[in-house]
Formats: sequence, structure tokens, C-alpha cells
Amino acid sequence: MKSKMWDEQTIHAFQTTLLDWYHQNKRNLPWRADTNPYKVWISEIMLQQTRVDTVIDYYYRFMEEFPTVKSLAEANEEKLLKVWEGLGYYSRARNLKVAATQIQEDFNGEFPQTVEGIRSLKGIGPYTAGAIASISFGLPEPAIDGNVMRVISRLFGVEEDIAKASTYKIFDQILRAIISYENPGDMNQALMEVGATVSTPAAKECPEWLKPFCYACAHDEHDKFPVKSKKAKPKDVYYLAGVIENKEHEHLLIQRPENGLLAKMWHYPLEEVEPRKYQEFKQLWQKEDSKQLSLDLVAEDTVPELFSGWPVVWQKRHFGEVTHVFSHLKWHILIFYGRTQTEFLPEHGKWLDEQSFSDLVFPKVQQKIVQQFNKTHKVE
DNA sequence: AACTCGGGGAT
DNA sequence: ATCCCAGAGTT
Repeated sequence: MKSKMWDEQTIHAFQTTLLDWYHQNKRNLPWRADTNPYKVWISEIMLQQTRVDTVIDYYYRFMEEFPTVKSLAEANEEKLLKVWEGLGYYSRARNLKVAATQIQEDFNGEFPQTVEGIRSLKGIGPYTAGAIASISFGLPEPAIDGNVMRVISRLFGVEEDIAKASTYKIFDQILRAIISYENPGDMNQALMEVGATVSTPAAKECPEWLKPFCYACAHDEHDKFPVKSKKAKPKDVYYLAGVIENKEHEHLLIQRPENGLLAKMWHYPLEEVEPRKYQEFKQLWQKEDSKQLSLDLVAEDTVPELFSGWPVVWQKRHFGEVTHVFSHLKWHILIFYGRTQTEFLPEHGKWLDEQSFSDLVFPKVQQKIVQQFNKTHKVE
């Protein structure tokens, strides 16, 4: 880092100034009502890679359904995921249940009160352990998230790449030196609050009260920090999706595998195709080619490449396109419609009427497909 | 150390 | 479009 470590006097002045600002400016958030470790824990897990505004409603519903560690440990997984539906990173929800069971079995039902104990819980890493330890138990542990790294990198002129894991120790050392032993919980939350509301990514400079402590402001280099290497853009993947209806007007849904992306969630059958094939279908089977066909007039033509082997007669047109971006993938999905007169059930499949869709846990991409299909076929 | 894992809001 | 968000687990 470019700046020297602060002396005792500067550290004390910073703590006082920061905590004063925090107590006057902190947002009134539901999980700040008290420092109960269960509430802090749930909120911190929800807040991982997720904005405050998004979390608030989920937090209220979660606390209503699972108010205690015990209720979470005994939670039905489907119900748990239903509460989490739409929030993303679903392993967070599954790990919560695992950790709640750990608390029941390894800690006699009482939330662990040491950093090591907290850190041993599934889904709790260095950041969350530090947050709970400091906020709920007053331990002088840093809580290093994206906000804190941005703020500290500006205050001290940290030039190392914050995207690298090895840079973590630099922030850890700085924070252990400047953290308040009187009120580490508020100190950590204050630093995050500064990052979220004042020293934002696009902020040109710090407010006056913070400037005396800021290396970047002093050198007019606010836009140089934090240093962060770029991530690769999501890889394109192409799918054909099949909306398949049986004689009972039910739709076929498939449950994803137990591990990996969108684990155990339900979706219309998907078949990955080469980008060239995808474009062929998109152009040759346009809606315009068969405008006269309603859902009642299924074409005799079949689609050999689409879910081959299933006794389905496909309509020779597509029902629009959906794209969905994940952290590392971009899905392109072209939607088709077909009917079956035969009773069949693929592995991991389920037939369900549309009124009951809300009983299952659908990822956003599946919700988009449902919406696109209904929009396209109902207007014609 | 690199990759996997969701979704959305701000710019 | 791009960034990035109160990150953690796996390989």
C-alpha cells in the first residue's frame, strides 16, 4: 500500500469520527433491531453478493417461517427453498439448514461464541464469521467484504488487486490495526455503510469528514481505487426448451441434478444444441412461417433433434426466445411446443398443471420461459 | 489460484 | 453492455 500505517492518534480520531457519522446516518434495517446472532447470521448470509433492498422482504418472510435455529434445523428443504426462491445462490439456503443442525448437535443448540466455532459452521466464511463475532459477541474481528475493501483501498492507497485471494491479508492486517476494541460491531458496520452509501464505486471523492483520512483524496486518485482485475464474460450456451402437454393438459417438468447449477430445481425440458443449430431453428421455424397454426393445430412434422425418443408431436414453429445471465454462463433458450397422446414419464420428470406451478421451486430462467410462452401463444 | 454458484440494480 | 453487490465451497 502507498500510505503508511496510521499512528495511535489518527486511529483514535478515525474511530471516533467514523462511529459518530455511523450513529447519525445508519439506515434503519430490520436485522439491526438487536444483535441476536441468529438474526445477524441469517441477514449476513442473505446479504452475500446481494443488495440490501433485495434482502429486506426475504428476511421478513424467512424469520416468519423459521424464527429459531431449531425451526431451521427441522425445516423441510422444499419449503426452505421456496422461501429462498428468486434470491439466487441456492446453496446458501441448503447450507443454512446444515449449519443449524451443526448448532443443535455440536453446540448444544446454542450459537457458538468464538470465531473458530462460528467459522466451523457450513456456509460461514471469513467475512460472515467476522461480522457475527463482532456484531453479536463484541469480538475485535474484521469483516472484510467488497465495500470494506473498496473503502480501505482508498483510505490507504492499496494497489494490490482485490480480486486476488492473496490480497485479503493486507486488508486483514490494516483492519486489525484500526478496529475499535470498544465497539468492533459498529466499526465494521460503519465501514460497510460508508462503502454502500458514501464511498461508492463511482464516488469521485470522499465527503469532508472522511477526507483527512483518505490517501486517494489527498492525491486526487479516487478513481484509481480499488484496483481490480476484470472477470471473463459469461460463456454462451444454447438450449431448446420444450413445453410438452399431455391429454390432461399438464406440462412436463424436469428436476435438475442434486449438485451443480440450480440444483434440484424444476424446469421445462432443455436440450443443449450447437449455436449453428440454434440459429437454424430460430430462422427456419419463425412464427411467421406458420401463423395460421394455433395450439389446437399441431403440425404432423416432428422435430428430430428436439428430445428425440419422446412420443411428442411438435408444432413447427417456435414461441420466442429467452436469455438469462448467470455469473459465468449466458443461456439462450428457444421455446417449442408439442403434445403427446402417450403416457410416458422421463427420469426426474413430473406432469403438472399450470395452476400448481407455484408449488414447485422455479429458478428465474424457468419463470422467464413460462412468461414468454404464455405471452406468445395467448395473443394469437 | 482458479472455477463454480443467481439475480438484480445502477451506470 | 458493464460493474458489482454485507462471499463461500470445491477442485
